[in-house]
Amino acid sequence: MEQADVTLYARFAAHLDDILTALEAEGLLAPGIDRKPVAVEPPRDPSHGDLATNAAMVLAKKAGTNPRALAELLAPRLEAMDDVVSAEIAGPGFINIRLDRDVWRDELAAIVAEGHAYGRSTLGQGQRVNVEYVSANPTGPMHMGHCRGAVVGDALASLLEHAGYAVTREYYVNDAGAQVDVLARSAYLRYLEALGRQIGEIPEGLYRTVAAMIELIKADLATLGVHHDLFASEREVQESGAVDRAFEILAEKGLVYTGTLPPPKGKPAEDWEPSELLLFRSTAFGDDQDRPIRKLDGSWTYFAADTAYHMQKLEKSDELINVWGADHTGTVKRTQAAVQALAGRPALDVKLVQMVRLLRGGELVKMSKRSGSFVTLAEVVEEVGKDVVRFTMLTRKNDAQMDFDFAKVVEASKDNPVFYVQYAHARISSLKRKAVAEVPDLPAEADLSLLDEEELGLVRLAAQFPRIVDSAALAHEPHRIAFYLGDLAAAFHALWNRGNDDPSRRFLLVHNPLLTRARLELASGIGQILANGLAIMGVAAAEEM
RNA sequence: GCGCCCGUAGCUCAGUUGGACAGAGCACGAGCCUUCUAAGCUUGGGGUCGCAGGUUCGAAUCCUGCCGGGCGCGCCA
Repeated sequence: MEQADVTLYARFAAHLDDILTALEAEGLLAPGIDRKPVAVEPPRDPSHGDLATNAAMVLAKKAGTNPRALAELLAPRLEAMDDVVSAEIAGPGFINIRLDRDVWRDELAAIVAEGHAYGRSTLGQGQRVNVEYVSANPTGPMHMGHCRGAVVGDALASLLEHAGYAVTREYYVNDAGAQVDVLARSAYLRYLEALGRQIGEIPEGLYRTVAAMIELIKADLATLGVHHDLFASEREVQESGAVDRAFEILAEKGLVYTGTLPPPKGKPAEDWEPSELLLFRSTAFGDDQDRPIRKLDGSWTYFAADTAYHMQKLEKSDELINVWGADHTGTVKRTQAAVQALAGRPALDVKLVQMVRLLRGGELVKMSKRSGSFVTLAEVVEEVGKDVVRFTMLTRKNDAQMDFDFAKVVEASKDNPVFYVQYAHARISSLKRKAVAEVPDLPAEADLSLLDEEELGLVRLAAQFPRIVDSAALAHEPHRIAFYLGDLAAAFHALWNRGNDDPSRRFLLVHNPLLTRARLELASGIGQILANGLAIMGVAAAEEM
């Protein structure tokens, strides 16, 4: 696996760490202070410089001094570093660092040299993460309700891979239980009829029906570019004896008992009767109620099988992530409780994706399962394209409600981030083609000293990409990539538009091959970041539009 | 009744896990362009970050309590 070099920010953080160690050795700083909160970041306001650190503010209290005094100790040593032009104390104790311009020129060169590896990191250190997503019941083709989870899960998995985790993409097939059999059978037959196909011989039994449904689902997901490594079967989990094993473990920990649950709350329960059940003590981990393991008829509950399934995942992974629909809100705590009980630590994060409302020119598209008038995933992908669906699904936080308007998402305008980002990449691709074709004597090497302050500002934004990837991966929030790409595209377009008023600011200057070459390098670097970010999202980087 | 999520500009939403005067797009105001560097550009106005306390050098961000929305709450999956 290719890995990017240590980022600019990490490099300076390491230098800063050395300085702190030296101060300790010299007796100027109390030893043993936790340095975790120390950060080296780009300042919000670019006029403050290239880098800023909060070290003085964060450490002052424990060092028994005030931020200002500590900053005055640090600043001269930071200023003595290579590449540092100045280190000034500002505000409550920030240290603002200005770097030699060559740092950014070198960073641009690094972006171009590392290519698609730029932005990859070793943050995950090969830790094994299991991402479970989609996991729709195999009762019919994918509809739009499943779409967002599919994209969020897939992009999250890809994001974690870029950040150095070993990722497994998994789909949990709910193929156990009599009801699923009935549902699957009827839904499958109806689907075949709807397609006008000959039904022929009726599929025999649960297994074949479910298998056929899964093939349909895989095909639907493939149109979105979504592929799983593993399809785990609930039926197999139950038949393998994993459920017994899981609850033997939990019983040994004293977390299983026989008891009676209180009546359900919220709505009046006419048919409710108290009964003795085998229960899991999920309240020990923050759930509001203990959860049944066996039904009255002695069979396992869904929760019991799910617990065993998570145990299986834990055997192969260090961390688990489930991407679920918001209608599963109520089951999050019990599942996390089971995982914590089995793993000995909270190892499950659940991302709940909110509903997507389908609109067409502002009008709500009505969907009703009963009338069979739901909009399928395949239909939407066919109408607007895979890239538009994927990008749009990542323009909101997963837990925020979203509108998907067929008219707006295909609009070719600045309001549409999908278009705006792809257009930036296409524009750069077009520029590269034209430069080669139209500018004579284009040098092979770019002289980046020709880039001015404004152009280097764009590099500075591009150089934040590795940080964005890491922070998005840590937060399990792939949408951050989409927002960042929107910002980068906007900055690039703005610079490009300078050429409208001032032709000397254009990227392509037929009579100035040297400057054209330098600006071409800048554009290539931006294009590379856009491509790398889009790759995480699973969206094609358009060469032309 | 309980749990989870949310409340940021007129609208739709970001906000780098506690940082420096709270951001973007739309809409609104004012200029510019009519350009094969095309599907506009530049530039303004606009916010008690739901309310009230608390934690500390510092809070939209963390804690508590309210107000107001959404979702979910049986051995269903």
